[in-house]
Amino acid sequence: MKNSEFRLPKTKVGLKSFKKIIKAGKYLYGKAGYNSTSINDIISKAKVAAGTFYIYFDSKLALYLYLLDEYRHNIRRSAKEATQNCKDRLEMERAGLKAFIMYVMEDPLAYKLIWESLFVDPNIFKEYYTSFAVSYVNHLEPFVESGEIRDDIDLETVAYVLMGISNFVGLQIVFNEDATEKDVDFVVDECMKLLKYGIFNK
Amino acid sequence: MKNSEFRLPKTKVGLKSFKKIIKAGKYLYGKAGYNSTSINDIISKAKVAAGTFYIYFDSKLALYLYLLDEYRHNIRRSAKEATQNCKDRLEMERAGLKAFIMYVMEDPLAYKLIWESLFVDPNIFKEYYTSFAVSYVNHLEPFVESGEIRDDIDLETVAYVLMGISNFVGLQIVFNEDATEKDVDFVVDECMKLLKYGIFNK
DNA sequence: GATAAATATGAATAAACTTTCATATTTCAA
DNA sequence: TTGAAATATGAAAGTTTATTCATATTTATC
Repeated sequence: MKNSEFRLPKTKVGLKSFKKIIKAGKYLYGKAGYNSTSINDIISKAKVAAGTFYIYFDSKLALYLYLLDEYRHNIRRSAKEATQNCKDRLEMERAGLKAFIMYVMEDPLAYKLIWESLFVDPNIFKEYYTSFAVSYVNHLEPFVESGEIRDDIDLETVAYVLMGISNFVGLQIVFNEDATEKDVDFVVDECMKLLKYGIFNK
Repeated sequence: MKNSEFRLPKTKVGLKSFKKIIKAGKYLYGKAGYNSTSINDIISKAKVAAGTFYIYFDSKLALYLYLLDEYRHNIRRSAKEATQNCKDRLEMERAGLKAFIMYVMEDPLAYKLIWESLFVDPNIFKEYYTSFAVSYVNHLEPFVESGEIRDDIDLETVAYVLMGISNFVGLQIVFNEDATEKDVDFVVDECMKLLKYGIFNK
């Protein structure tokens, strides 16, 4: 963790270069993936010299980690905002799921970047999902108390199931290149049916 | 697809080298990932010369694709076998889910290899999951006809939801290094509750 | 406008990587 | 046993890569 740090610029000019690198990095890491993107690709897309890159980032990995962190924040924040004014857990699940899918639809690169952490550094990946699961369980618990969520079901498993649904239904949308918000609403509603009633007839 | 082919050996001696390469490839691609594994790593682990590698495989990618194909077959086959003698769809879902998780628990490398295809070649990844979804829908359809599965729910979405559940509940197990079959049975049962009744109280 | 700090440059370095090829050895069917 | 096909070898070629550094320019502050 020593040589994977970044340094924020201290002047307007520096900020401009910094932003150009970020932009090129997002585009290229997202498009071609981390390993297939070289520093040369990044600096020539950003139109800065090689040395400039190393003023702001210790290494290729440092830029990746910076972007990963930014995306994680954005995703968590958009979920938080979306669920703020919901009246019950059911509505919250719907809003959270929709926010996530809308996010990855608008920026599929974020999606890839997070998944790719499994191959950049498996520990980052594991830490991300385990901590996400813990936080999910904490958010679900009060609704078991209040009786809205069943009390005979393991919440950790529920958390992983819900993460799995978001991610793979997100895939379904990303695979369909001309998907719109209408399509997102459709699949989200289908998922909610499933969470409400299961998939089997009684 | 031209320079990513393999050639099967024609003598016993050749087969031995071929197998040594396969074994080293599985181990290293699974452990360090495709991009972080060099041909040098593979041939030195397999104890063959560089030239020998190229007798059987056109490239580094060719070996990856060979292994990917093998794992896909194995996973599909183990799911097929597991669901063969089930009496209803509910039992089939349980058996299929368990077979998948047991497979990835015993060989997490297979798991990683398939996910990594998103970064080796996104088309492979997309093709894998979309064709899997199509086949899933085809298998579910008769059970909508028979009335076992609800008829007011989009089957494509159900397919992606079920793939999401398998994959992420699989993660939950893989993350827990000393998970046993008992743990698999536990999470599988929790998932089945969810598929039967949903997660909300009525 | 002087000055130190910040920023920019890109050629050069050094390491790593995939793939080729000329040569040598082994296998196996006739 | 013979000889063509199959297999094995590893040094070398030819890329590509991340990173460094000496030098130059620009910025902000007093």
